[in-house]
Amino acid sequence: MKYMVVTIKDVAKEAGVSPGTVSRVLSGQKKFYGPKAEAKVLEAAAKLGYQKNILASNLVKKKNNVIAVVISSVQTNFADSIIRGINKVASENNFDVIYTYTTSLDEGNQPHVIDMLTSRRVSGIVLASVILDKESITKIERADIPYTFVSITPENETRTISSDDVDIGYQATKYLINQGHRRIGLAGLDNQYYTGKRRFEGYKKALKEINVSPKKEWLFPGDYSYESGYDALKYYKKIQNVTAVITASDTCAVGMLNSATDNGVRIPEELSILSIDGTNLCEIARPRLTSVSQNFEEMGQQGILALIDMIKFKSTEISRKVIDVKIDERDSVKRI
Amino acid sequence: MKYMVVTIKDVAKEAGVSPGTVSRVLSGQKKFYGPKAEAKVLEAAAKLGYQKNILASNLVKKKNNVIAVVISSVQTNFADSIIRGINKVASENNFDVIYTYTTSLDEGNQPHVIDMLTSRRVSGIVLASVILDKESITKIERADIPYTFVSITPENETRTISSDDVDIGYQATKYLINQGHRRIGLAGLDNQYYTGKRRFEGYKKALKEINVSPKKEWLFPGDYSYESGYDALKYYKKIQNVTAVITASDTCAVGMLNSATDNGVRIPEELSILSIDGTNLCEIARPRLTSVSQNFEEMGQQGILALIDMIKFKSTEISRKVIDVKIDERDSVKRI
DNA sequence: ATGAAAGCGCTAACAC
DNA sequence: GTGTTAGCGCTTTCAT
Repeated sequence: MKYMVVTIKDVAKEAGVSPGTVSRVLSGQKKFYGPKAEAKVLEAAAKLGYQKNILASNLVKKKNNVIAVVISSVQTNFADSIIRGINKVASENNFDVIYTYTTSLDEGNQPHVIDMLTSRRVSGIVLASVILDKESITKIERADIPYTFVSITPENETRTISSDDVDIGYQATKYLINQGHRRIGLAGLDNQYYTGKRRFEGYKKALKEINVSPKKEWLFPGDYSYESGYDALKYYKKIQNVTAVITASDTCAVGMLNSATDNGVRIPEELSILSIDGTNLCEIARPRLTSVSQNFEEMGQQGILALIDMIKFKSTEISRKVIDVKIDERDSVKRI
Repeated sequence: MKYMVVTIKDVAKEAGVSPGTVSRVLSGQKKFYGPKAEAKVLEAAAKLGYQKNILASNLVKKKNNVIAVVISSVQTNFADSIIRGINKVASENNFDVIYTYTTSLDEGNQPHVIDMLTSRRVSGIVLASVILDKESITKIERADIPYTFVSITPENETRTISSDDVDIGYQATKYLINQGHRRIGLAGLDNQYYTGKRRFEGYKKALKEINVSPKKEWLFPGDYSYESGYDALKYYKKIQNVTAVITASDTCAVGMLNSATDNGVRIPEELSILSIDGTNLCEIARPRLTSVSQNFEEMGQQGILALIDMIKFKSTEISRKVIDVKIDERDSVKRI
């Protein structure tokens, strides 16, 4: 069965009023129509199964109440929380949200994704856990679309809602120190991007406070992945020189945990693990993972909030916002 | 810095040609413009930083090459695979894809999400792992938008790409039978929707072939969740009457595994677990989970393919397609 | 309070 | 090949 698409004109004819009136009624401009007109229009619209063509409406209004979220398609298990936060606040504020997945920097579908968003004139963009190439940023700015980063803070970027990575590194290290550890590993962190560098900074800072200078061999860089963690454990088992290690992510920590099982290392008896992120993986893992937990849902909420602010008030002010982290003590760190 | 939005007219003026020509060049209608015009237009467009307003274009063309994917926001860990499959095929076919997350049936933001999609005149909708209320389906059909279900097959629905749930239940059970099991549990499945009922059917069928009739107490219904699995293990430990259990999902299986650890039950020595889904959780879990694996990426690909077909050829034919499952043997099932 | 008419940015005839 | 024009479906002055 084919339905023809019904326009405002059809409704107008059916209701015996002008298109203008239909438009006014349907967009609820209360002061500009009478009750009898309203009744007729509503009835006609319902009868015809009318549905507004938002695209046409947006075209003339030169606005578009949809916010686009760009998510890294790299397997990040905290995306769910960010999405939850975003959806909640967006719907409270009557914005629609669409999500798009993009590959990482190097693979290069980013420009295309951004093109699609700017050419569709979305009213705002949140970059969730992605690092964007310079070209794409320029495009967004040329299109005059407000945007904000969430969860990942690129270097030199000020429009961003995230945890303070120095703080994460610092608190993680400090916690282990307080549990009696002195030789502390750092596993799975990249050392090319901002995040890795900053966490490392915090790590050094905490260590410095107790006058220990981190040895190069305590570091096992990686890419936040399960595999990084898996390999890290084997490495630390070999060097036998740390009593605890901080992992770059929960996924990475689980990799270490499994590697420990597979290689006969008991956690936390022989080695303590402190994870960064605090997603539900920490509860699911055995032993449950003690973590420096980020509040991803809050990031999503604050991100959208900041964005809506920029959209509504065309405010161009810097929106750097830091979301606090906390330590969740579970079973993977041993006091020594 | 404010950029003004530049239109086709601006480009035309800058290039010294008519808007029509600009449009033709920019949409690459090769046969309708000369090289000198092309050069001028391209240069002017680049200089001005012109970007097409797709909304206006779509309005006149009465089409919109974006496909929307509606995903259940319920924590499903196989969404990633579906998304990967979808993105791959869509981009190969020059369709843009946007994703929206909807809550489950009962919570009721579904109508709103569907409204936003139909009023934006997306050219197709894939319902990924969601069950849609009747009202929403009607809306989509009234809007004359092609759609297809992926991964979940609602009762009486024919436009769907998914595994055969009877087959899943059958193969799972059969596999355990071949491993020597006779008393087989079924945990975490719902018994109200189609999926649960169908898998149960397959389960009974396999059992019937060896002349055993399933006992009611072998069943522990649930909602596919980690918690369902966690509770299931305690239940089976108490009744002590099955040697193996089939879990509704990988998440559910992991729940059982952890519950086993916490309750001192050894897997697979004391109880075998066969999971359904086969996501990367199976590799991550310890012991690694033997599973009936669904090919989610393939579902995504086939789903989009079917949809594009409907869009291009306005074909209205039934698109039921079954994606084969396979058994991945790992370490959670013991031969007895 | 309502109708008529212009126009959002673009494309697709239709001329030439 | 290229310019001109009408019009996609809607909103919004401007009259009345």
